[in-house]
Amino acid sequence: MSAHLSEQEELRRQKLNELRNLGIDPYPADEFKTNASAADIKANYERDKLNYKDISIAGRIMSIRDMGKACFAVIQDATGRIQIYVRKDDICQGEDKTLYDTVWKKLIDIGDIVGLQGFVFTTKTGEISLHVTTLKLLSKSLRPLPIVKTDESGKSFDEVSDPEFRFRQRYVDLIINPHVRETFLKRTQIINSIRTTLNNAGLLEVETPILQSIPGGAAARPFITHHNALNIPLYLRIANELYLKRLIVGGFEGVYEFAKDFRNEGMDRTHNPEFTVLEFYVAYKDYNWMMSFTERLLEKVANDLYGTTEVKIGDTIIDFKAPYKRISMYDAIKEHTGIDISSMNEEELRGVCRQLGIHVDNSMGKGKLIDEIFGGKCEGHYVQPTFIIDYPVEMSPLTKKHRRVEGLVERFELMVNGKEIANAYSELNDPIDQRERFEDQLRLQERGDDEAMFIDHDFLRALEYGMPPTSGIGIGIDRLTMLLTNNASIQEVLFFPQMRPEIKQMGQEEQP
RNA sequence: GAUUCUGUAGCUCAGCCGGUAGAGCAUUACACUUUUAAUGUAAGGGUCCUGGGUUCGAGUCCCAGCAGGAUCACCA
Repeated sequence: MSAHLSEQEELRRQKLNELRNLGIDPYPADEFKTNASAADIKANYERDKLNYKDISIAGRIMSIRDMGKACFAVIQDATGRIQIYVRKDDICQGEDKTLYDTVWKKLIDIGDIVGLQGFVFTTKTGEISLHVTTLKLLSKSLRPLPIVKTDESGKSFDEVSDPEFRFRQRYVDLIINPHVRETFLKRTQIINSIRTTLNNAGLLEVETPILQSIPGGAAARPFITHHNALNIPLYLRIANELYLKRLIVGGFEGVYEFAKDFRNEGMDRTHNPEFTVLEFYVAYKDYNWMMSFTERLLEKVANDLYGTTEVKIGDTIIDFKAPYKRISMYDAIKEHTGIDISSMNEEELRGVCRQLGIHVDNSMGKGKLIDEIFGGKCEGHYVQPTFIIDYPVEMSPLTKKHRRVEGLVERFELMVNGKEIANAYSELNDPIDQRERFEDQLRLQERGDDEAMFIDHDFLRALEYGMPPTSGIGIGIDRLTMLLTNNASIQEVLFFPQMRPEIKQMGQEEQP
């Protein structure tokens, strides 16, 4: 087993044995009680010194500065880092100096997790620190932790930046890169903020099936699996839309779900095979109401996160303050191409695409062609939050037809920083219209569009019982988090982004 | 899937025209009882991603593969 351990790993295993020989359990079972945290001490010690005389904290050793008979070290807990001061004569009050000379100085390493008791003080150089009086090893680390050093100005040295290392061993990334931890704390704050808003609005948080026999509610290639007992294929959901609408039929007037969806498609810096979408549906509302609700929702998220509606993303500042600009899709295309496509047929649209240098193929219907023009020529221009409204009916099979304009539906997408982050409708609740739209999808499928929607007969049955007029929306939580944390890659906002498995290396390493 | 870049010590990276592998941090030893990228002295540590090929000789050149990044394609 030792053949492929590094020198440092061997050494730490030896230390493990030496600890046991001294009667010290490197992995003790008993609870270690703490009464403070790094952030708490730093924030409150100065104005409440009396309460920091008998402190117990626990955390991971991040660095050690050995001064001989005294040491400074930095401990990291869930709230941050704090310096500790370990002095030989304080942790070894009697004759026996083993705890300091052997255990602390030789057997404990950077990366080990320790429990500490002591009193808080301020050093000569002004750093609030814990003067340690008792020390207990809580967990021995057997792998050397990559060391990232940071100077006073916050500049870091030898930061571990290799994406493969960081994503495969996210646990290490989280330990050594504080900004990574920060991103994930913000992700949770974003979700909490939204959840609070939705709860306050009286919506009900629900859970709907992830395993579906008909992968509906969106157009995408699904992951397929097999249920043994029922002997049927099942699909991981690509959306939960049709289930949430069934609940509206069932009489709930507002429902939401933070849903993991799965799509068996390409991966890049904005796509991961599993991702999180918030969908919510509110009865008796339309897409105009939904736009107003959405802009207030996002304004509040930005405020909760940063105390302002202005968020810096790359070099630009995006202002989430409501209201947002609204522009119809036809007007958006006219604005950026100079072409009015509002009355064009499929052939004319195909001509426009060729003229604009947009790739087309025969499986594309009218709706798809318009979407290609918008995606290719317009989408990127909408940096500040903008609602693109009134989409062609062909590309929106679950959306109610526009109340005034023939050929359009009541749909909007919210564009921010040139990317779509939300998609919403006045929901189609006419069961006969819905059946015809599904049948149109079937025809697209026959024409070669492998992402056209399947017909869900049970969903149609539900609509036939009657669904109140409803507006619904899907918000991409990963992309929203990317925006609000200024991250360009979806991998930076997912703890464990999908990676090709590292079969060979693990097979060898895990042998012993 | 296409193009392109990258893969060397635990980590970050050098390595020239092909000639027995280098630095900083980390590690080990010694010194130092308020340091903070602590410091000083010394030492150890390598499957140069994998497999072929060319060559007297390959980390370096060629081919294939693996893994990752970027761009594009795909993904309403």
